[in-house]
Order: sequence, then structure tokens, then C-alpha cells
Amino acid sequence: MKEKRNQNKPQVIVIVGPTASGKSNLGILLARKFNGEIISADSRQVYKGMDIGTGKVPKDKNQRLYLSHDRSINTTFKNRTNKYFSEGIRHYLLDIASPKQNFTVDRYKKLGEKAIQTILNKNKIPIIVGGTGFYIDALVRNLNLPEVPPNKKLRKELEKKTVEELFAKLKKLDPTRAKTIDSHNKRRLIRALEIISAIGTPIPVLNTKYEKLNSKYSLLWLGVKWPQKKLAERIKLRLDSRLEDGMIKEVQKLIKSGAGYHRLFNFGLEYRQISLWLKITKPKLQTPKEFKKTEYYQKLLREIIKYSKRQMTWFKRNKEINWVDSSNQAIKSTQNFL
RNA sequence: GGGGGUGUGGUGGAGUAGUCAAUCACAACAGACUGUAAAUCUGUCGGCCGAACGGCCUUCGUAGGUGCAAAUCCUACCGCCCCCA
Repeated sequence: MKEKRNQNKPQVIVIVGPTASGKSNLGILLARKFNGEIISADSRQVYKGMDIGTGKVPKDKNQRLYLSHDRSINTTFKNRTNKYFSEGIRHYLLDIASPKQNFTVDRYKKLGEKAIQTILNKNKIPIIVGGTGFYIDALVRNLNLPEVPPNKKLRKELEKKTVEELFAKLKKLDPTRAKTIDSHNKRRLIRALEIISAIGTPIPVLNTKYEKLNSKYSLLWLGVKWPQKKLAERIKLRLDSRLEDGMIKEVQKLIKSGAGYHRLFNFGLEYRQISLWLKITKPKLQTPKEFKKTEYYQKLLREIIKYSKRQMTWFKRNKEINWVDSSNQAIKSTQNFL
């Protein structure tokens, strides 16, 4: 019905929604039906070893079987291809970083663009699925990120200063940025200063208006919607089954592998609360049952729900999203789009 | 039965005569977001009016009392807690 189709722009589908909304399944469904491949847009699913806590789609097993069919040479883990399939559908940008290293939007954007191209070259439809709004917008809406990688040393130094000091400094060095920045947000202030100190001059005024970002793709935005109460229930059920599925072990493993408590704290949600709890608990008591008795569990539940709301706050301002509450609706929209 | 303590907004918990609709934390609600984004940060949070300065009303277990003035002092009652019997 809408004839605003842009023939020269490649078509890309984006599926967004809060955590536990069922995006991943919808993604696979559409990928099957419309010959697509999936690009995950999740800032935590990029990490290896963070599976249960991030709700990564299960990796197909037969793939490994296939690769290691020759039992004579012990190839159990010689999965060189690194390709991630779930239910036969190729997924990109999962398991591409170590939890010990830093991953950034910039990196995501670059890899994402590559993935989109790869999929298009196969004459398939890229389907971006995820809950990290910032990553999605960076990838799909032409965000212009300044070429300034993180500077650990500088950050450490600036970290010592107070927000007021940092803001004052920024005001002097880059008054334009100072006008729009959140003057209380230390992390942002530090990054802003990092940029100036690297570039030397104030950054050019960027397209900050959300609506003004012009995509080079023709996009179909699908949003998976739930009544809030229902979503909260789903979140609880999902958390409980995650715990049963070995969530705690996953965190223990990460700790052992050297990710560090500080790092885990920063990952948030499950990784934050469970690692905090593990730190003060006797190994003997580290079971799902024990965890569920604690305040950490209650807190975690609240945190996940809050997180889902924050996600919605982000998505709400994107007026292009078609909110659907059934896969049929999604399919219909997709048919219209293609 | 005797002695002591305590009762505050959705919760925890400050306040102990005026500057108190009442610090703070949590929860709740709303929002921001250009290289940590599941992170980080902001606002509102008794009711009514107001864009705002502000104004009015109802609150600190209940009922009385003393004060110009009470969440804060006194008395009684009710509830909870602790100690001695």
C-alpha cells in the first residue's frame, strides 16, 4: 500500500523490542520464510562464553558434528569456520569478541556493515535483530562516529576529576558539545574530552536530531510489543529457567577465565548480580535454589524489568517502527515491504 | 503484673518544638543517550491550582492537652518490641 519504496536502496529488516519479547524467534521465522540471514544487534551477545545470560540462540549442533566427522583426528573443537547457525539460519555478530577485551559501537558498526554486504551479495535479506538500540542506530542510520579510539590512560586520569571539573574543561575546549552533553554523566564527559584531545579541534556539529539521520538502506522496522505486566512475567520465567540451565556456572566460568569481578559488574544484569553474590557466598551454597532466596535475585529481577523499560524509551522515539504483537502481523508487514 | 522502648509518606529509615510536606535510600513513573549502551546519566515522586515565583488543603498510630507555634512536649488509649516477674 505504501509506494515510497526506494529501489536503489537495499532492503533491510530490523526487528527490535525489549528483552524477553521473543525477537530472536521472530527473526528466525522471517529469515526462513523470506530467505534472510540474521545479524544480531546485542552488545552482550558479541562475547564468547556469555550464552545463557544473554539469551543467545542455540548454536546448531549438527554443524560441529559435520565438521568433526573424522573421529580419528581429535577435532572436537576444531570448528574453524566460526560460523554461527541456529535452526539452520546463519547468524552474524555472535561470539566475535572475548569478554576480556573491550568491544565498542564502532567495531560493531564496521562488522555489521560488512555482514550486511555479505548477505546482500548472496541475494538474501539482512535481518537485524536485537535490543541494543544504540548499536542498531549506529549501524543502520548512518551515525558518523569520530575516529577516536578509547584512550585508556587518558580515561584513567580524567576519572579522578569530578563531574564539575570535567564539564568546565569541556566547556572551554568544546563549547558546542558542552551545550548538548549531559553535564552530570561522567562517562560521556570523559569520552567527549577524549575526542577533543585526540582531534585537537572541537568536533563538527553532528546530526544530533534523531529523525534527521538518513539511512542508506530501505528499512522495515518491526517492533515486538507486549503489555508491560505480561512482559514482566515472561522475564521472571526466563530468569528462572536460565538459572536452571546453568547461569551460575556460566558466571563462575567467566570469573575463572579471568574476566574479573569488575568487568562482570559492568556487564550488568545477570552478570552483575550473580557475580556480586558469588563473591560473598560459600562455594557449597552456589546453587540456583540458594540464589533465589537472596536479595540479589530480587534485585536482578527488578533490574531486568527496568532494563526493558529503558529499551522501550529508546525505541519509542523511533516513529518508523511498526509495532506488532503476533508473528502473523510481522509476516504481513514483511510481505508488504518486499 | 512491673520496667524500658517504639509507632513517620508505597517500603526501609532520618528528624525530636518554628527554616517540615518532612534529609536519605529503595521501589514507582517519566526521560536522555554519537566509540563502556544489559552501561551511564537526569527529572518527578501527599493532594489541588499555577508556565513559573508561589499559593491553598490534608498528613508523622488514635483522642485530648500545653504552647504564638507540635512529627517533635504532656495525658490517656491502641498496636508492636525488649527486659524483669
